[in-house]
Amino acid sequence: MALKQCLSGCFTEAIDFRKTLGVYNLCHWFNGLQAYMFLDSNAVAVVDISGCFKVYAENCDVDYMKKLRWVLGVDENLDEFFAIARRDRILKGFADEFKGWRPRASDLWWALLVAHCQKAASFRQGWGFLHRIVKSYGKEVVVEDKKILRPPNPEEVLQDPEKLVNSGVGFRAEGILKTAEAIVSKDLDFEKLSKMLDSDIEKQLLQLPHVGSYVARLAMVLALRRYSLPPVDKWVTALVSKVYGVEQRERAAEAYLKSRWDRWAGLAVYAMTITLDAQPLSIALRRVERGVITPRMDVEPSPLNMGSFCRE
DNA sequence: GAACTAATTTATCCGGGGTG
DNA sequence: CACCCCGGATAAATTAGTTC
Repeated sequence: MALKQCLSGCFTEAIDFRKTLGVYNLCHWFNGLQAYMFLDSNAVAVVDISGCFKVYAENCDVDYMKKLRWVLGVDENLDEFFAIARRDRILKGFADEFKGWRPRASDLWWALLVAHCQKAASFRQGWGFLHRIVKSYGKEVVVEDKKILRPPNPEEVLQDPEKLVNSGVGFRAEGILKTAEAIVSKDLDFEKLSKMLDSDIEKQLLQLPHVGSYVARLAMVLALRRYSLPPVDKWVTALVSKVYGVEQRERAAEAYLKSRWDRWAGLAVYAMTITLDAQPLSIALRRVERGVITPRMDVEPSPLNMGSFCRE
């Protein structure tokens, strides 16, 4: 189906759109110059690295400007986060290079899908799942005469769970399907969650089968811009333990992150994965030792460079 | 061509969130 | 604490290269 143009314009805020659009974005949706962002199943924003945008949708009654600002984090003030980052052993380089970066918010469903795929998996493995899911469902919209793949919505996944399993997600399939059901039934609702406290959001998400604190908190970072509860996996535990000399236990790492980063702990974890190219632990540790703490363009795939999934 | 090391390919094992 | 699954890390094997 073809969409009609609803909005266009350019942002004038001091935002690094190249980084904002490029981080953790699959090759279908970012080509180095412009990004396609799904504001909902039938609305796409095309944003380029200079900050100019057009929004295409089926009907233009929705306030897509508000959605676009939310997705791009235009109104989020990260001064406090960057101030702490500048003094941090792992993130000081990130603080310099990523001035003006904002995390893109994804919708709740995609965020949970990402989190499910990332659990008990390496970065490469997890994003491989996601890439195959998007390709295998093959849903597309037409924007500016181009066909753009879009991620399947939960209804589509429930209609055809076979494709999910065939994407190689293995035992994660069950959790993903339960999550899809919860979203379709509105048991889980973005608007409701966004009015709640961080700790209550986590509790709510933990009700879902196969969602533990890691998945819940990662989804909160990705979809809700809630950062006070950091998602702590083995990678983060070991990294925090080695770099800051904290006891190598999940609880200790979490307590340390909270005390150091306060309400930005979740964003700090997210930034660590970016700046160390989400590399396996041993390599990440070596890089911190050697002070190689900004993204390297020769690492592929990496959060900043996910093109290789399209060439698989 | 034997003796050895270096480089590259192949085989094996294990780690990791969440559940119950 | 076993289980799910696959890529990572490491061990093992093969090939390539060097010297006498």
